[in-house]
Amino acid sequence: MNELNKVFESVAEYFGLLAEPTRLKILHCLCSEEHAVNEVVEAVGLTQANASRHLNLLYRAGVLDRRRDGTQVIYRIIDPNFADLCRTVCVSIASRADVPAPRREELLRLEQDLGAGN
Amino acid sequence: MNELNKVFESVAEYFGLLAEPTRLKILHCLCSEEHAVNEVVEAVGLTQANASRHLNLLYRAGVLDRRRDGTQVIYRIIDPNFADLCRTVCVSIASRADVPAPRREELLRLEQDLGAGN
DNA sequence: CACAAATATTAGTAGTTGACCATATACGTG
DNA sequence: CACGTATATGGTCAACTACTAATATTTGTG
Repeated sequence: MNELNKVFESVAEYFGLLAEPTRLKILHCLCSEEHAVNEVVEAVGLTQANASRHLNLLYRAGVLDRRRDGTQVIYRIIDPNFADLCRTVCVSIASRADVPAPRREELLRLEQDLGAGN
Repeated sequence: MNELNKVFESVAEYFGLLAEPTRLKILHCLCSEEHAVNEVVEAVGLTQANASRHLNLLYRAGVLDRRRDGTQVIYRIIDPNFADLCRTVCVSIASRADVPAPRREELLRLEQDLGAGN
């Protein structure tokens, strides 16, 4: 009973990782290939501290893996479901009647990009 | 470019619906069959006001539909992806090495329940 | 139209978290 | 070991949101 509560919390926590635009942008940046922190900073347009925090969060959550290369730290996606969940949601939102056409195009483009990983 | 930003926000907003244990419990309650608000209140263990808020939120987001039946309002799931996303995450978390056995059992049980809808 | 039951809403509070600035740590180079 | 580069962390603030209690609204019944 209490265990079931923890289950709901763990599932909610996982979805919480995907519930932030900044982290989705980072995912989008990393979906095709691994990148160092400074590359993510530039590609996504974040402060270094902010990028580091989100990358660490995703690492500790088991979504990303990382390795050092000199002074750089290179992150890559290891959770196979992560991008797939996003793709499902992109298609789901894009199929709604009240979504304006340009938004729909971007949603489907994003869905394509996220599939580039595998 | 700005449109892409809105896309990330809309996807994050969708995942945000799934990022709350209370809403996941409501989803779990509704996955097998439709229910009135007071039934959800009793089954999930919520205050009436709290249940109403979450149900309304999910309704406005297009996840649930509702109809009146006398003084009652009956909610049901209409978003086919909603439960599927949860099931994917349940299996994903259950497959992790650091998850204790009882937790894993509950995760897979929940995954089964969520599939009972269709 | 009074009354009861079911649901929705409003206002207020507490807890969470994402962002920024400044600083600390880790690594490579000389 | 001093110095520069790359990354991580501490402290702080603002924004957001879930929760509760109280109240309003809707519907059915006499």
